Amino acid sequence: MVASPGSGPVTVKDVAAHAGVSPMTVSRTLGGGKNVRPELQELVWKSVTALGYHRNENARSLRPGHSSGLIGVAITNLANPYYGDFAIGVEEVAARHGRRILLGNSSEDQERERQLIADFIGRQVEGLVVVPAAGGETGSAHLAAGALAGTPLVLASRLVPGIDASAVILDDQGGAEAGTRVLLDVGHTRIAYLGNLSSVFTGQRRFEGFSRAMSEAGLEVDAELVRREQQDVASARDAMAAMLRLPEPPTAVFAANNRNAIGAMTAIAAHMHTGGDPGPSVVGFDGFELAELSPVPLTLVEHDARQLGRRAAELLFAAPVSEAGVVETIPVRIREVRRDTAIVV
Amino acid sequence: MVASPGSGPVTVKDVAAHAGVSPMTVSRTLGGGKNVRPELQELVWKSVTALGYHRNENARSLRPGHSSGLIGVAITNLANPYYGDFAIGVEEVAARHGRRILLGNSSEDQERERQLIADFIGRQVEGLVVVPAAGGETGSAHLAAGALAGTPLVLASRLVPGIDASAVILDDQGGAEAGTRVLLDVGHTRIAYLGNLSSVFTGQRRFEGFSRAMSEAGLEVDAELVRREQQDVASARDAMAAMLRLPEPPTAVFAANNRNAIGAMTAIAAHMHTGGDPGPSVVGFDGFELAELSPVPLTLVEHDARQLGRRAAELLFAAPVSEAGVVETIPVRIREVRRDTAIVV
DNA sequence: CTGTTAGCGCGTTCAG
DNA sequence: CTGAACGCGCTAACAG
Repeated sequence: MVASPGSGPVTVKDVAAHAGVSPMTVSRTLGGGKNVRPELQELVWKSVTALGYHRNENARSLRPGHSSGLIGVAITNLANPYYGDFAIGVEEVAARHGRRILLGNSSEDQERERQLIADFIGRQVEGLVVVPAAGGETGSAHLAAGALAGTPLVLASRLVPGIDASAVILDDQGGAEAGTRVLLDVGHTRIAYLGNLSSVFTGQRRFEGFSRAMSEAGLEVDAELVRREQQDVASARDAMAAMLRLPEPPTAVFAANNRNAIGAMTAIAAHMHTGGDPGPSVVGFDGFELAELSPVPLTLVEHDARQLGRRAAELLFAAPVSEAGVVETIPVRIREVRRDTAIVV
Repeated sequence: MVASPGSGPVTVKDVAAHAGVSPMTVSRTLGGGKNVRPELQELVWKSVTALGYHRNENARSLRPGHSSGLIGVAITNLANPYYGDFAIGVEEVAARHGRRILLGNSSEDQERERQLIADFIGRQVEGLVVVPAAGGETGSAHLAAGALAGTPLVLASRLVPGIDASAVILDDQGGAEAGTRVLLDVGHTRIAYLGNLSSVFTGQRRFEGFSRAMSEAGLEVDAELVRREQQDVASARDAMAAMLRLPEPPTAVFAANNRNAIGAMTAIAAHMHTGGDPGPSVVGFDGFELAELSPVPLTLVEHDARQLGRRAAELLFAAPVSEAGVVETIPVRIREVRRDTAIVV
């Protein structure tokens, strides 16, 4: 037997009527059965399943003390498996704390992000994990403490100037510098840079690391070999292909994220198809599946996106000891990818 | 100026008091300002920003007529980029309809799925998109219409016996059969099968397609060459490696999903590293990034996971014309992957 | 145009 | 051990 369609959702009242008790007895039974006669509890549970009753969590969270059990997660580009993995990390920790995640995609757009966060807060999320969209400080007012109605915020991967929230970020400069040095150490001097927008926090920092390694080696960064506009694999591939056609093409590339590394790899592979030489070496920031199959010499500056998500969530659940935000940096590691050492997750 | 911390969240009442009007005037202003003097509206908006007010959507959805604006999405394995992509598709369509998605990971576990869905319904989701976890019909009672409290349900990728919901699935048999035939047509007779649990709908159907192609070619399926337990790349690689060590190894493999195809590829690549011959050919169901870099001959039975998600969501939003569920089948296409035709998304 | 009343589903508080 | 009353934040419906 099911609630007659059209009569609206089943409520405690309906269950109470069905079981011949008061709504309070139902509520108490659902809450654990403290102070309710076992026989009545059984009656109630029978009615619950008979009517297909589900407690209204929204109404529940309306009451003082009770909370929504929701965590809002805003991502900039769900199309990148990297962020999917990141979201898994957050979900994993949230589930462990009995929380559900509300997921939204900002598409690297500050206005969409603002709407997302306003909505999340409107839904009474207990916390926010945000990978902030690229853009100026002025466009980030919605992340200011005053606009969050007291909702705890953890930034991931990127910091926002003027926003004093907790955050988990990567050692972008150090990783980029170390990665670039791998190329310098084997004698490369003509090294290209493929990255994302300089308005993106990580884009800025990774370029800094790259530049620092170059200047420490006494090399100039050739503007012709720097492309910083690619947000997806296709545009990265095109940018790399264009550089390969230069009179004096690069002998190596530093790619600031996995979209650009993959684009570079495929462009080089296609270009070299006609010749026999191995082509430019690639160093990429971020790991990715099947890196072991790279047809070109590849070194990765790796970290675990899922762990980034996990740490962000853990920071959220950790009691805020101080008022000021805690910024945690996750280390990265250099891995030279060899085709015969295929280690796949 | 921000609401003094500790005084609880800002409500319409607070805004009303601050603006010197009644709560109704605030509510009306927020609702579009119909029948409110412009001057008062301005006052209200000023107070809203001054206090950092966010309308409580949960309380709002409590009122009859209003709905939650939430869609619940249950996935079996967020660790597979395939499902991340699927989730993106759902999110995309949901966002277009002004809805937010609530995401949960069942980890291929029916009990976790049951909890997820109960929670989703408790949160008053307007619809459910579910990739059902593997398992028997008996474990799927929570998907029966009677248990859903009238919440519309769309199944994706897999059907569940006994559950008469709308669904978007793939042409699993047809795709597997056509894929297998690619191998048969070039003369292979000793073809291995790598798949996921036969308790998974797609696992069952794709094996059927494979078997049909084999028997139509007058070939027996050698039980020694059938492995159907691998859910991730690592176990798939191990299974493939074991088969390569057989006295009479397979000359080709049909992999029923991308985890198994990748595992097979890497195992073959590692094994062939010592010899010079190309090794067994691979046909895989599902596409994946960097397939073009495969060191072994590869053909894919492809479709777009994101589109699967989109269609599932669209089916959810489409007015249910009939009571019975609509089952839509998405076609797949065969693509021979060539390294020189690298087409990356 | 504006304010008052009432009730959505639930659980804490207080009476029985 | 059980039930009745009240109010969480919000907004239709009904005054004024």
